[in-house]
Amino acid sequence: MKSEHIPKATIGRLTVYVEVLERLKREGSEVVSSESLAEACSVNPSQIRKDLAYFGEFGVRGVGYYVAKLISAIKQSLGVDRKWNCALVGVGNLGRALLRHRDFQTKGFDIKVAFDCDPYKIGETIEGLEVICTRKTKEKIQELNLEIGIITTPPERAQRAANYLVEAGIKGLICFAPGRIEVPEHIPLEYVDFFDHLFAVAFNITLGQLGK
Amino acid sequence: MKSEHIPKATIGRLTVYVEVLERLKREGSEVVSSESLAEACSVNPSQIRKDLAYFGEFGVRGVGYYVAKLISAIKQSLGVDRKWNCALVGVGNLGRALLRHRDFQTKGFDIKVAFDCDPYKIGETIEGLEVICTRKTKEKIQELNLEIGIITTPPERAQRAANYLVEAGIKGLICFAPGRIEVPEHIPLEYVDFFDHLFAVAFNITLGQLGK
DNA sequence: CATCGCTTGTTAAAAATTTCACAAAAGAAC
DNA sequence: GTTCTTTTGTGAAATTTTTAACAAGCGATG
Repeated sequence: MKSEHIPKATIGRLTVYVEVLERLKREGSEVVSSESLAEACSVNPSQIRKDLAYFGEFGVRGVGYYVAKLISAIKQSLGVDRKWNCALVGVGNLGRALLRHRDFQTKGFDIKVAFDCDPYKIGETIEGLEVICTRKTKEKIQELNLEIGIITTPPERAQRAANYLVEAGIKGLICFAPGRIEVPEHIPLEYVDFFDHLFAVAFNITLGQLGK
Repeated sequence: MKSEHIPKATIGRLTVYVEVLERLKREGSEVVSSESLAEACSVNPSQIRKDLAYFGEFGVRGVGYYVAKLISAIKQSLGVDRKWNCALVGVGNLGRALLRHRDFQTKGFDIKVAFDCDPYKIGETIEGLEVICTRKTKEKIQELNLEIGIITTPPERAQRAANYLVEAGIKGLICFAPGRIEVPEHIPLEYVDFFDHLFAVAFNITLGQLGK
């Protein structure tokens, strides 16, 4: 098949596949069928085959998928087979936790700068990274060739952070602050919101209790 | 309309509506139309009306929705118009950050216990909460009537944490560890994964660059 | 080297979700 | 109190996404 429009949900599932495949690899599996991978990911086997088909043919008929090969293929398809230089804005609790979170490095997202506008925080060092004044956004983004902005400010400062980053030429944003922000059409933007998921759990519990 | 099956995506959007409505309320709006709310949430106005219709009729024709009323209505519909007692398992960087995160309180999710299996952490106090040994899971869950479990352990310990919580009678789970876990059918489970979203941003940046 | 079993890639069908379009209803204007 | 404007709630249409079904292809077996 290859290309055309790719459902957003597909992207989400591909990252799950990678996660699960990496576990399988650690556990010694060399080959996996769409059926067993589907089982491990709690999805339909056709779904997996279709998701992969958007990007190419990665399997061997009668055999399945070579785990290591498939991991590479998916990562390459998603564009995460390389390093991405990131900037974090907003060094609060969450920002700090993310800076300390090793997986960013591991997964290829290198946080190269941490910005904050609070004079008390500027100059502080976290995980070997000096907190820098937000005024220097443009300078630093361009100097270090940063591509992805991670917004961990309080909600009322999220829009301003986004503006600075976009103006400085950032290519994409991920926003942990609640509420929506505005960015130009061509800048990919994703929101991360735990409460989304907490609400969903609460809702489903409530639903289950009513149903019974 | 009312009831029947509700799309998962609807739940996600409803939480966005609440977020945006609360901002509008703070800014002094008393009434909002589906059109302007849609604008603020970057969705289609019909979508909003349909999402709301699953739960009842909350608007006034020719007028719109009363902001404060709509917030209550949505919260009630989702089952978040009350307190939910939560247990957190895994006091690492992320766990600590969540414990310090004020919004849990604010939004009605009361983290009443923090569990960890590391003897060095047990007894430590974070935000007025003593870290308790995982062995006491069952006892505490039942004693404090905890309903939602928040899993912030490393991935290899997530399944065990889930097992303990489920066995202790937890009603729903939210898992921040990467990888999938298994729980009984009737236990609502949601995963929170930043990398999902980071991958999506990376993918969309890559896509945009190819397209051009 | 033909046959058989298995698993992919893909086309077609089904299901779910979103968008459109408009009748119904509320309030304002006259 | 009738008409006009507005905006909801909803049934029907369009679109998207998921699932099922199966032909095509790979490797093993004899």
